[in-house]
Amino acid sequence: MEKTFNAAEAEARISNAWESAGAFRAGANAKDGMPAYSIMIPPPNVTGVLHVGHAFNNTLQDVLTRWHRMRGYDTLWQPGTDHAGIATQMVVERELARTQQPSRRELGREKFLEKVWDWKEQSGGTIREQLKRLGASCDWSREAFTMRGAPGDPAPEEGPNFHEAVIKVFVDMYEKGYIYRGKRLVNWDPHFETAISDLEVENIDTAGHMWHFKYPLAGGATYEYVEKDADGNVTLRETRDYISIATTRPETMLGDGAVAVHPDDARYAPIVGTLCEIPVGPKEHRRLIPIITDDYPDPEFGSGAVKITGAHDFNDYGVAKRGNIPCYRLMDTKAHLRDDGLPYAEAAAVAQAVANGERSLTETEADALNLVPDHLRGLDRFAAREKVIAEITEEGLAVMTRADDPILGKAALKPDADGADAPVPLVEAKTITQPYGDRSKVVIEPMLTDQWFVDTAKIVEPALEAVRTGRTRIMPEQHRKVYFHWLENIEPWTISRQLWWGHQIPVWYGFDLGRHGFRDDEGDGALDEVELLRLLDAQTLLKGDERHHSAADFEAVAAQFADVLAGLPTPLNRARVIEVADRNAAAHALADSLADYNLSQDPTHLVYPVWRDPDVLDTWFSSGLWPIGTLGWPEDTPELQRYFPTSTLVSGFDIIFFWVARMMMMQLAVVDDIPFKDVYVHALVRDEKGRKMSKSIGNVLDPLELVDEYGADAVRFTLTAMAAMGRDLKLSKDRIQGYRNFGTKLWNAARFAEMNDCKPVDGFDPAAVQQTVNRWIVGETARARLAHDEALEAYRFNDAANGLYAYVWGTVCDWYLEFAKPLFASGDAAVIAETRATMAWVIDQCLILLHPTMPFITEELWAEIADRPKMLVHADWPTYGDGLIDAAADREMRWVIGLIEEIRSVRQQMHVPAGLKVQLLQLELDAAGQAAFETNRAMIDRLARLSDVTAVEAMPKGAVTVAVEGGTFGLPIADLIDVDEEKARLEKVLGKLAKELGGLRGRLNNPKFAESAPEEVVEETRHNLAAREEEEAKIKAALDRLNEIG
RNA sequence: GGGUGGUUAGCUCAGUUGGUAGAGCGCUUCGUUUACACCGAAGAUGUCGGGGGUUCGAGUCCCUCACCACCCACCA
Repeated sequence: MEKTFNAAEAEARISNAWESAGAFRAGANAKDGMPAYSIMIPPPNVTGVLHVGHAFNNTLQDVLTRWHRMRGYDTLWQPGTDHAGIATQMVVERELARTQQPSRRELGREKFLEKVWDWKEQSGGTIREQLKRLGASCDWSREAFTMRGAPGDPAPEEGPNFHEAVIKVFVDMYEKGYIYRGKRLVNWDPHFETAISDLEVENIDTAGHMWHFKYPLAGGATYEYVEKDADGNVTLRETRDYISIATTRPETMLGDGAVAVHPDDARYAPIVGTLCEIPVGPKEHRRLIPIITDDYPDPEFGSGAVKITGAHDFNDYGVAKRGNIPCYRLMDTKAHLRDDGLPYAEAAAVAQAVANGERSLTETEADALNLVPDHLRGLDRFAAREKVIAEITEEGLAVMTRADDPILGKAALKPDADGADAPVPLVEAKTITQPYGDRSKVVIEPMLTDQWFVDTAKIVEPALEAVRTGRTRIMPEQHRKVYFHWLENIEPWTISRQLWWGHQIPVWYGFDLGRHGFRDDEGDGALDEVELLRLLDAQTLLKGDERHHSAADFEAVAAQFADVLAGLPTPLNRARVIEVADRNAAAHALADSLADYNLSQDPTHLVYPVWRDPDVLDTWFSSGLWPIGTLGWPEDTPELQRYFPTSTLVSGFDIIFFWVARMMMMQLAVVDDIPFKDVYVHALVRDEKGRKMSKSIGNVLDPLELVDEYGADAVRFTLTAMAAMGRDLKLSKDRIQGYRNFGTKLWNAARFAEMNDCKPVDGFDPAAVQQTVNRWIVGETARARLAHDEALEAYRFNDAANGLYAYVWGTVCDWYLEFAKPLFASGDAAVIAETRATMAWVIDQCLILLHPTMPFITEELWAEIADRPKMLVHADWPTYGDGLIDAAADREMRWVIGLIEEIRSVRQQMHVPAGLKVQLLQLELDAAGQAAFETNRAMIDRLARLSDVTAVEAMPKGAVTVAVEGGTFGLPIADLIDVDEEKARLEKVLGKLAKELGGLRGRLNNPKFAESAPEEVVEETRHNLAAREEEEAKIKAALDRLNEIG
């Protein structure tokens, strides 16, 4: 055997061996009658590369999986990848740009999607190979992909048809009314030009400003503005012809629909109900908006008056809805100010009529109105902001600072030309919380758009209930609260994305001809020619309403539309449903078809065009179905029967809402069952300074580089040992190196066993060994196994790993191997044979117990040591326990170890040369000690480096005392020791003892202690006191002797 | 603004029902002896963040303060 394990060479070889043996297949090594154990991998992005977080997450899953597999469970670890809508589309677009290929828009949807599939084929396997290098024992033959089976998939047969499952769920939920479409204010990402959900928004504090502007009252009206302090004393009274508004987003003033004040705010009571003017835009077309009341404005904040821009602010939207204020959208998909629709003058006139109460607008009509002044159209929102500020300020409508400014004070004044203080526009520097897209990193714009939503309120309750009742357990406990809090306050989930890469929403739209008045109410089947002619106008159709249906494919949806058409008068009821690209095409197709019919009077020429929703579903909608989708749902597959609900989910806390909570809701909504029984939530991996690993800081540790450098086992063991619940873990190379050394230690222990001809013995019975040492190590092994299993059962990965570390290194290597050496040299054939067999058994146990965490090195040693019927990956996990622990052997070996340590300690402190063998004097020893001492003489001699042992009546001068339980020994090293040093040593020991004795006596002397403490605690304390007192007496005696010397 | 977690040896962190504090790394000294120098032996270091309380007894439970981190949140 080599001196160290060659990880680089062995890992690939062992991986292949596992794979070709089908060792990871679902159900491999399952024992009859054993239950299933299944884990769904959190699917990494298909374009992703393995980072430390993956390594951590998957190591834990692998530990659990391998452990259960060895225990005979019917085990499945289901692998797969996520199509990751935005992320992947972003990567491919960037790639197109880098290689100077046509852009996404230039390519068009179909061609672009081909590119994405190409990219997926090229790079999609990267992370799988990386996971394999880590040793992940997934059933790779079952690899799933969330877009599998989607149109364009070049390999639709590989793995379950996830696409079909996703579409089916959408259709089902649509039909159950769990999904609806609506025009709502959503978070809009202007970079990707798509809506995103609340969760994809990061709120970041940024330095911003708050501007104060005057909105002049209509017609130059004035009012008495009065401010009072808390006691009701008037602090300011002036006549104003304006209302002061504070805003951090001046560009949105263009879309204001009202100014709101609190109903109890006396300052503005005189002007509530009147109109004021938005102080921006061409003077002749300034819009007047009403001053309304709403509970939302906080009278204490700013001026107490809030401008209401319903289409660009979530609060304002609420106010607008309550007050029936129109919402005017100002921006396009890129968050540039709109450049469409009517010229400003005309649009403003319409809006004015609305504000005057002369007319009202439907939501669609309001949305169509572009109230951006002509000269600002097309500007970026931030450029527009600057212009708006400049224009208002120039016009003198900015609120100016004053010497007693309550906010800025006199400091805000600037010297004018004469050197006197002059007011300047009131602009507060202010930290504002700005929403950013988590992927795009650009400022999110609230936008009023049509989107699809999951009505989460309707499906949330079972997800809450399952965790409340413990049907699904979330660990650590603290995350339960987080889960509850989020779900109890859940908002509708925006699931449509204006992207191309994803599951295209299975909804088709058609014009709602019924709403156009073509109802067959009379039942006469006649259609007025005039009405028909009106339909000829495609423009009219484009403005019209539409209806939608959802179905898995066009054929199915066509049937639904046909049913609706059947209720219409002739000839519309005979129209043939066809699919066209979009709304525009549909309008023209319908108009053409009607024109055609008008000429031909042939109803077979009539078509009813429908078009499919171009949007795709949020990636998390599909990954929310991961547990059932990977198992072949909607078919009732055997895998679904066996492995669902899954046993454990291992997830980072950062995706509890994104993924865990949604899987709960979705699975319960779709198949009415929980997706998993246990959720183990782990923390984040950070760098050694505690920072989140990020590419921009450059502190990212590449797990594969670490694997190259230290081996997969070391990386895995490190991550497992650091996986204490609920806390972030900091990863450093030192730590990994330490565990690499642990692997080497194990390797060399096995090498030692081999060198001493320790071969596994068939039918070896650990309970039957005779030698005390062997009985002892067998018991220690049982203890280690029990502790390990108990820890893993409770997901205390760190305890499991550290326990094995201490057992293998601290017990087996440090003591058992050393004890074995004199036994092997004893010449007693029976002892040697038993020790060899025990040693081989012990090493095997080490390999088995360590295999889940260190699969490679243990598998390699397993084969190195002997030819075996099965690989270690399928070895039987031991079930032995307390029965193997021999209390007497335990006590005896503890005593021996204590004695050896004591002698070593004294030697070292007295500077006895390490290589020198010394004589041991035996002064007094009780019967138990005597027996232990004699049985283990050979080991004690060797490990304490003794030349011989002599019984003495009294401790000779110049001997150093070695006090142990039940006896006193001495080392006659007079010529070697420094008396003062030995005195100091003993004084120190006495000091420690005195402290301990004080505590123990204090407790025992306290009558209340004896009364209230449990008996065994009192008993233990008494015993401790006695032992400490005995020790103190011995040390004192030794000190006396030294004092005699001088 | 709300919530959660944290503050233990030089560093990174364990410490499961309250019984009197541990590990790894680092450091110091010594060391080549049937595996291992990626090693062995020995050793040093703690007002368990501050204060108060409950208790015979508190790192552990309660209150409070301070600081750090993270999550959630609509203050114009």
